Amino acid sequence: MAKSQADRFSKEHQLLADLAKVLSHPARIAILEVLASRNVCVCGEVVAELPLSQATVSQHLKVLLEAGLITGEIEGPKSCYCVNWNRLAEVQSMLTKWFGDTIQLKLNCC
Amino acid sequence: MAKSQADRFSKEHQLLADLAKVLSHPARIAILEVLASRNVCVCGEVVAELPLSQATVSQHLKVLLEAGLITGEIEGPKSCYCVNWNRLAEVQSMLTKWFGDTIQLKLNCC
DNA sequence: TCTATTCATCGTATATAGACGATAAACAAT
DNA sequence: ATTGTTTATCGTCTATATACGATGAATAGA
Repeated sequence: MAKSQADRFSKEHQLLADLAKVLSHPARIAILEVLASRNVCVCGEVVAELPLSQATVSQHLKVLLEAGLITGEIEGPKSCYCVNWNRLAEVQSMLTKWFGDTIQLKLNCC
Repeated sequence: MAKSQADRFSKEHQLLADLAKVLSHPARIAILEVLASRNVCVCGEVVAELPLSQATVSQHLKVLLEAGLITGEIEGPKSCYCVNWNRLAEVQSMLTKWFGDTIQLKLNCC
């Protein structure tokens, strides 16, 4: 998408699409589940669970970080990542609201 | 992604990611809303509402079709598209379930 | 200080997505 | 039949996403 196309759509539509995009890769779904199921959140453990290289996992972690879905504390050699539960609930709420609002528009169409 | 990477992840993770990917573009969010808010569903009206060419809108419609989120009846020159309400509810349910299951794993992490 | 470990980032290569003009296909209406 | 309208698809170009080896940065421990 070119720069001039960045504001073709409403902020709300763009926001929703961006959220969906974060979840649009199985690796990121898997990473969220791994982090959610452990109280230890060291990066290396995530890498060990995934069929991807360390560099690739790190990239996916960055995407999740930038979306606020996880928090990360880079403590020297070891990085500790953790699910941002509040944000995750917020995203769930936004998606649920959109579905609810849209389905509510239901008319006898077609 | 190469072909050999198609089955790197579980079917469930892939399924969720695929669903999210369908919603990961503002045009498709907008199209769903347009279709949901009208009981007339002619393709041309969708094109008129979006800042995209007819060809591009048609591509997005195809993605939504393949995901089952809309139904389309190509009736000669005019195509009638319509939100597949059951499928939309199903997708909402799947996403909600994943969030619920994941959040339920919440531990005192980090 | 030196080494080993861990992880982010860079560089790069490939794949997919997105956009659109042009064209084809399918009719409706004359 | 011919014309006009509507929409799907093709071809192509560009942008973004994904993947990974290599490197650099940061630190713990010898």
